[in-house]
Amino acid sequence: MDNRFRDFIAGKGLKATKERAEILQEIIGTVGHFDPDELYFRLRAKGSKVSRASIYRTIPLLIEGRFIDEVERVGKHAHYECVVGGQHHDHMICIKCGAVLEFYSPTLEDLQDDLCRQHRFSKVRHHLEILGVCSACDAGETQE
Amino acid sequence: MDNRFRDFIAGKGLKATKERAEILQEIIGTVGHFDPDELYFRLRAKGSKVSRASIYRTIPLLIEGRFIDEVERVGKHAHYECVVGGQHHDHMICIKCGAVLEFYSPTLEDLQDDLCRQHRFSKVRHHLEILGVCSACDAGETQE
DNA sequence: CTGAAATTGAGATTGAATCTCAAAACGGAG
DNA sequence: CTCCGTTTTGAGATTCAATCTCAATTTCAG
Repeated sequence: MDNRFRDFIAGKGLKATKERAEILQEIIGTVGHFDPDELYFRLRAKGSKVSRASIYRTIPLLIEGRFIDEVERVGKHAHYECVVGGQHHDHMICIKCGAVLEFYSPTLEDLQDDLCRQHRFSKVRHHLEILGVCSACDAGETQE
Repeated sequence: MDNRFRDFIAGKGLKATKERAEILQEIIGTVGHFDPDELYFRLRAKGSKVSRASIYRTIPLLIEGRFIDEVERVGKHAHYECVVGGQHHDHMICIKCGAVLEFYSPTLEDLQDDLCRQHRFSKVRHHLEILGVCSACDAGETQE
């Protein structure tokens, strides 16, 4: 694992620092969800000298390298949309240009209802955001 | 629409104020997404005297009444989880007790891939959070 | 080793969201 | 309509996660 991390870091032309290793190590030893501050206190309690800044700086790296997943936060702050006179839909958001594609799939809705039934969970609402690259940016990409 | 709003407000034993009406009116006239601050400036520009506090206080009401949907923000701040040595999964989150149920559905994943293909969108990752009431809280509910 | 470049920590800063509380608005009773 | 208890509001203060700043430190290619 540490190897995969070192490869990833090296592959990006970055440096393998003690702090980055400590942070990843602590995360690997974490069962379940965590937030950056928790992580900070956990590390400090173990005698590490890492700063919050390093944790906040390392997290995006670990996401990019597929070591961790974001569970909750999607955007920077809250966004809403009017529902009146419109149909429910989900979103595809381009990570290059920020474009938002709205889509609706009855099959997807039904499937979610099924899954909730299986887990005896009363669905109230849901949020599905698919992040990726839109066709326009994808086209631009290959030309560079 | 205004009627539905007045009914909703009255049904909750709250008061139908000018501010609440202005906020909803502006939202209904809004195409696409918005954030609370945008809304604030839009209203002030039109001569309204609403404060940010009222907007932030009204938004949860409008969500509850199904007038608007939250598009981005899910929780209060960022949460993550380790992906190494684990399988991708999505979450059902109980709005009563905060319990997090993890689930995985290959069918759901495939369906998302299909939808992305249809929209010529290169999926990188996704977030699906189903909010509702877990079986434990649902059981407790009926006893009260 | 050496030195250029990247990274770090402490503390300052930002900014969305929330809180405080006196003043104003709402709405049921008369 | 008026009165009056209750709710709601606005301005500004506050909170706190997240980001930024910058001098000191660390990494690593040569």
